[in-house]
Formats: sequence, structure tokens, C-alpha cells
Amino acid sequence: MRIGEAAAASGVSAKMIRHYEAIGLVPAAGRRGNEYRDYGDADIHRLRFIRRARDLGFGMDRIRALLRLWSDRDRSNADVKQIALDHVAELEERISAMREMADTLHELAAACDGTGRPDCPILGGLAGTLPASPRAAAKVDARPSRPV
Amino acid sequence: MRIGEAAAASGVSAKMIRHYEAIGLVPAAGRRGNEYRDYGDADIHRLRFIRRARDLGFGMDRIRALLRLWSDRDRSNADVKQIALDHVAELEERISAMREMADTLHELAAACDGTGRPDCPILGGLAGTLPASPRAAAKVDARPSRPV
DNA sequence: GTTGACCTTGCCATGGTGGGAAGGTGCAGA
DNA sequence: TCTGCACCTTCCCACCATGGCAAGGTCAAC
Repeated sequence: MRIGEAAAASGVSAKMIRHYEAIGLVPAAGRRGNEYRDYGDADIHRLRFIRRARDLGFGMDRIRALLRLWSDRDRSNADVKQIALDHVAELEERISAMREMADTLHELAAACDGTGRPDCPILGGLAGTLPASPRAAAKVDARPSRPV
Repeated sequence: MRIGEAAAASGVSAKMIRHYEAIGLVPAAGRRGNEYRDYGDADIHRLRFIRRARDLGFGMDRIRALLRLWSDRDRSNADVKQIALDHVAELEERISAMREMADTLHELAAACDGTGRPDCPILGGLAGTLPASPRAAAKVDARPSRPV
């Protein structure tokens, strides 16, 4: 399979397949005499694994660890579970930080009548009288880094 | 005030103050004869505004818009509210995507006994038998981009 | 005049991903 | 055989917000 078919079959873009190869997340693909990369079923399988892990929000370091365990017959499922639980804990932390932000904003927005006058509790809150909440924000970014 | 004091007073690092100046989010600070930037109370106020908006997860574009409205006497609070609500909607979307990820992982982890054997439902799930959930993940990044 | 705290500019890195340029390859049809 | 097209290759740039580091300037206190 050439990279385009591999991309379609795995759900990982050709661009990212090359990138994963460059950072050593997947082994360098063989070339078919010409310069083209060549992929087999095992490669697709691995790429799909990565895709699913990405979909679950795992970062590259953890995916790397998971891949290592995946291809280790003598692995301990306790190790796998630990990685998953660590990641879940981080997810929960980010979720609650964002929950706090959203709640604060809901309150501010509710206090704003939106009638078109200059008077605005939201700006008021941002300008200084914010009810002293989200310190968690310093630890977590709530903006997306994977463009939609 | 020099930049260090301004940073301490506003909660925005000196580095970021310079960056905000570079991207035009704050006006270029005056210099005091020497090369040092000089800040007054209004500057601190503005920086604190930015800091609070960042803490609520606003991205730079929205902060820029909020700042414009903030310093516009003839603003409409409907405009402000719209920006806030747009942002809240994005937050909620990301929260629910991450909620889905966390839930899926909770399930997988619960199915894994973690007794140390190679047998592992988590890897099984990643390897292909994942219960067909998080398509939302394609739209939202759950990893932090602001380092902790 | 030396020390130390602070400032300056400028470059690099992060993490995943996409965009695009400039050029090579392979296959189908005229 | 030539042409066109779809695909591939490598390489560089951009995002967003932030931190780190380096090499050098400035100022106040001792």
C-alpha cells in the first residue's frame, strides 16, 4: 500500500504518518524500489491504534509507552492501566478547570441583560470585580491546539 | 513602574507583557529616557483584564475584541455577551468531548483487572474493538498547550 | 569600581497538525 | 511517444501561548 491508501485505511493523514515515522513512533516504512513508502496490514493496525489513542486524548509520550506495551508479550496489564489512569486523571483535572471557567462565564452572562446599553457585568468582572475563582486556570489551557 | 513590577502587579509575566506589546494587544509602553519600559496604573489595569480573560480561557482574538469593547464608551453589552456566549459554547463542546474520552477510558480501565498479566482490555480497545464512540475527538484537542 | 538585580533584544522549543512549494514517479489515454 | 493527472518525495512555515537562554545594557547600593 502506498501512503495515501494507508492514510485512508487508518484514519491518519499521510502528513502525520510521515511525521510519526520521523519521530520514531512508527518504524520507517519500506520503499518499493522507487522512493514510495510501502505499508502492510501490520502498519495499518499500528496506525489505527495510534489514531484511537489520539481520539482518547493521549499525548505522544503515553502513546509511545502504550505501543511498547502493546508489542510486548510479557507486559503487565497493571502498567497499561496505570498509564490510562494517569491520563484520565489529567483529563478530569482539565475538565473541572474548564467547568469552572464555563460556570463563571455563565454567571457573568446571566447578569448581563444584553439590551445594547454600554453597561456590562461581564466587562466589569474582567476589569476587576471577578468573584475570585479560577486559579486552576493557571494550570490548564482551555483553548484547542488541534484545529477543527 | 518597570516591567518586573508591572508583571508582579498584574500577574502577567514580563515575557508575556512584551509579547502582548509585540502583537499589539497592549500599546507600546513608554520608555523612561533609558531603554526601560515604563508602566502606569492604566497599563496594569489593562494587563489584569487580559490575565483574567486568559484565566477564563479566552483566546487572543476574543480578548482583543473584548479590550476594544472595554475601552469603547458607546459599546453594546449585547456584543460583549455574544463573545462570552460563543466562548462558553466552545468550552462546553470541549468539555463534553473530554467527558466522553474520560468515560470511555473509565470503562476500559474498569474492565482491566490490573493483576499483572499480559491480558488487557485497554490495549484490546485501542487495538480495534473500541465501542465506537468518540468522533467528537476529531474536533477537539484534549491535551494542554499551556505547560503547567 | 564592583556586585547584583534588573532590563533589553533575539532566537529556539513546545505539540500536534495543516499548508504549500518544488520536483520526482507511474499510469492511462491520444 | 507525448501529455496529463494523480500521487509521491523532502523541506520549510504557521498556528497559540508560553518559557528558556544568551549576550549585552543600566542602575543603585556598597
